Amino acid sequence: MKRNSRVSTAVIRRLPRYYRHLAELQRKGVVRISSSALGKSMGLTASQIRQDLFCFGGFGQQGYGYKVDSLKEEIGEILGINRGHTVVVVGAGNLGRALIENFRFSSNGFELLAAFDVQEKMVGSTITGIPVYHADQLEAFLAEHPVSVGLLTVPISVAQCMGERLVSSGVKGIWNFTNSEISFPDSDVVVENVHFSDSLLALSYMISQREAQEETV
Amino acid sequence: MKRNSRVSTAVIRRLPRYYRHLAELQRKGVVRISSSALGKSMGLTASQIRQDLFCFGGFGQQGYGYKVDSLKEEIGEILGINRGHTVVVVGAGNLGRALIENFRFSSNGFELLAAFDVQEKMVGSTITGIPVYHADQLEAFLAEHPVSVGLLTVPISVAQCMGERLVSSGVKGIWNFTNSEISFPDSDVVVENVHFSDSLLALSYMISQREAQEETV
DNA sequence: TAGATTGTTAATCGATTAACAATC
DNA sequence: TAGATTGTTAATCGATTAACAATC
Repeated sequence: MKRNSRVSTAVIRRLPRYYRHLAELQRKGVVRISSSALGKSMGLTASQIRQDLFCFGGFGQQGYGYKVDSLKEEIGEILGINRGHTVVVVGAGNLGRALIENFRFSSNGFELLAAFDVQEKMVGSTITGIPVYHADQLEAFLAEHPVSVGLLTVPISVAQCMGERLVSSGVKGIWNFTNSEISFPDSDVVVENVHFSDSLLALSYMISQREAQEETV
Repeated sequence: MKRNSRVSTAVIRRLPRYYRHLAELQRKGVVRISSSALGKSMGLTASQIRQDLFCFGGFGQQGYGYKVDSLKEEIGEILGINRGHTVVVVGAGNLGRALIENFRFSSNGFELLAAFDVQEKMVGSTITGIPVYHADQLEAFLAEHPVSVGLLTVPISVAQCMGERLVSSGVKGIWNFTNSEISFPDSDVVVENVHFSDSLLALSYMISQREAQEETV
């Protein structure tokens, strides 16, 4: 069933979108969808959707389309949603707290185990039920609990250092919100960056283009 | 100087990274850099960097390389950092507050003017100096102050609706943190999505791949 | 069965990489 | 000047789109 020899990052980046759209369709009670209908609602070509899914196997039925439920399940499986992944938050400042309180870790297949910070007033407290430990206890905690991903929301100045501590304690991935470029050359950890400023600057470019266009018209 | 007939999104997405790296080099006191040195530090080929910059004009000197200061300036100009862009935050919950308090709007060329929320206890207060108004006053405020970008951090249920109010009041771009797909077919507003869950699921895929590999080895 | 729609291969398009003349 | 490195065109590679036979 799995073809998958080497799936391009372009495809990988679309998988979560498929998953999200299918979940939405499911909520609306849609049972089946064709590649062309899904493409129309997502702004992709039917061909691309079939090609993308083809990387992983045949999930549809000829003449019928795709069953929303089972396609969503399959994509969830591919994304690793049922693999029992776990996550800890390193840095319980504003952003860390916002993510702990608002982000639906569990619906993305992650169990949030704990948060770490250096501020004494936070240590020992809980945030929506999640215990906050002192950063000193990071290694001890990771030795006891297998953690898949470390979510980094610390100040830039300590980003690389805390990242290294997570990596040497065996996390598989780092979800980097620090707006700094961190890297771990001698390890095979996966770093996923969320660079707010890159996102805003790309938006800035696009609206500047439009403005410039209007000015010359 | 500007060639720019139609710059691919791949290039546009790299521009903020260049800007960030050049700012970093500047801070370190580096005066000049060659495409090959910059490529090495960013994980790109020298050829790609020259090709990317070639879209906008010749910023380097043959036999010498690029001056860090002026290249950073040029890219900042391209990104629209000096265009006097403004932004308002719609939704001053945890995430909105975290962004107001932590995100360096001004170093990305944006002036943060105000925040809006419906919670009575927030209305009238300020967050690090930024006034919080009631969402009812959104249109009135936008009529008075030209706003380039609306930063959406409202619950999913009202995302589309608040987006439409921003668009009909004339914002040029929407920076969408709501984890929902919003669209404005009859307008030429630019929507930039920050989908945390897409990012985490891509990471989930990548670590799941590694895990599966280890299991079969 | 006829119609619809996938799975899958082939064709096209665009992005990246290579090459090298221009020139600082 | 000689050496280095860009600007810019050409070649390659990969991703998207088109096409259509298979089949539900």
